[in-house]
Amino acid sequence: MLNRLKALGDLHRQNILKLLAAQEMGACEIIQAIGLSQPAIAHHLKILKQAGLINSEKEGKIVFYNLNKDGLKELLKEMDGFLEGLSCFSCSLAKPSPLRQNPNLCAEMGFDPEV
Amino acid sequence: MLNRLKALGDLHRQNILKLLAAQEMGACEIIQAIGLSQPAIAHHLKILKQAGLINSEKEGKIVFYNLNKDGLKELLKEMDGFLEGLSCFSCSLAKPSPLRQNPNLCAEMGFDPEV
DNA sequence: AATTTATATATCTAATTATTTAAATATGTA
DNA sequence: TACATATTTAAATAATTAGATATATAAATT
Repeated sequence: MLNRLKALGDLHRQNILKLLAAQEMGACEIIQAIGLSQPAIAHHLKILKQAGLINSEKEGKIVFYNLNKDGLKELLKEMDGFLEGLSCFSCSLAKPSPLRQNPNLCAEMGFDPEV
Repeated sequence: MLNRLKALGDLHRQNILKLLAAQEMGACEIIQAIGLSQPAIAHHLKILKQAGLINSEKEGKIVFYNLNKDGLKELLKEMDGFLEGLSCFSCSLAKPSPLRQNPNLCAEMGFDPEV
C-alpha cells in the first residue's frame, strides 16, 4: 500500500491519472498536457506503473498509457482495510493511556529526553 | 487530500496511527514504542496533526494523542471521490487516443523531444 | 526560585525524490 | 542504409523531507 500511496501523493501524478481517465494517451500527449520535460514524465509514469495504477501498451514507436482500474480499486480496498484495521476505528473510544493514572510512568520506564 | 496522502505515505506515521488506534498515548510513550528520537516523533506528530489524522490534548505537562476518526473517514471519502471522479472509472473503456488514427499527431503539434 | 520532566522549535546534516541535460534504444520512413 | 521520431536510461543538479543534536518553553516538584 505504501508504494501506491506515495505514487498518488504527487500532484503531477494525480493530474496524469485524471488525463488518462478521460482517454488513453501516448506519452508525447501527456508531456504536452502536463508541461514537464519528457524524462520527468517518463519518471512519473514509471512510478505509476510500478504502483500498478496505470498500464502501458506499445504500438509501433508510441507507448500508450491508460488507467489500471483494478489497481486503483485495490488501493481503495487497501486503504479501507488499513483504516478498518486500526482496531477500535469503528468502536466508541480508545483506551486511555496509563499515563493518565500515573503521569511519571515515562520517567520511571527510563525515558530521558535529555539523552 | 494531498496532505493527508503524504501524511499516510510514511511507515513510521502509519505505525503511530496503529498505536493510537489501540489507545491514546502520551508523546513519551510513542517515542518509546517507535524508537526514534524525541524531535523526530514530534515532527511526525505535527504532520499527522496538520493532516487532520490525529488530535492532541494537553493535560499538565503531558500531551496526549489520539486518532482523529473523522479525519480518517474523510480521507477515505476523498479517495473514493477522487477515484470515482476519474471519469469513466466505472465505465467500460476509456476513449482511444487520436494518436491511434494519426501517429504523427505529436510531431505535427510541434512536439519536439530534441528541444 | 531552582530543578526536573515533557514537549516543541531551530538548525544542521543526510537521505530521498524530482527535474534537467545528454546519450541510448527502438521503431518507422525516405 | 541513413534519418527522423518516440521513448527510455544515465548522470548530474536541485528541491524536499527525514533525522539528529542542541536549545527553548511550559508545567510540575522541591
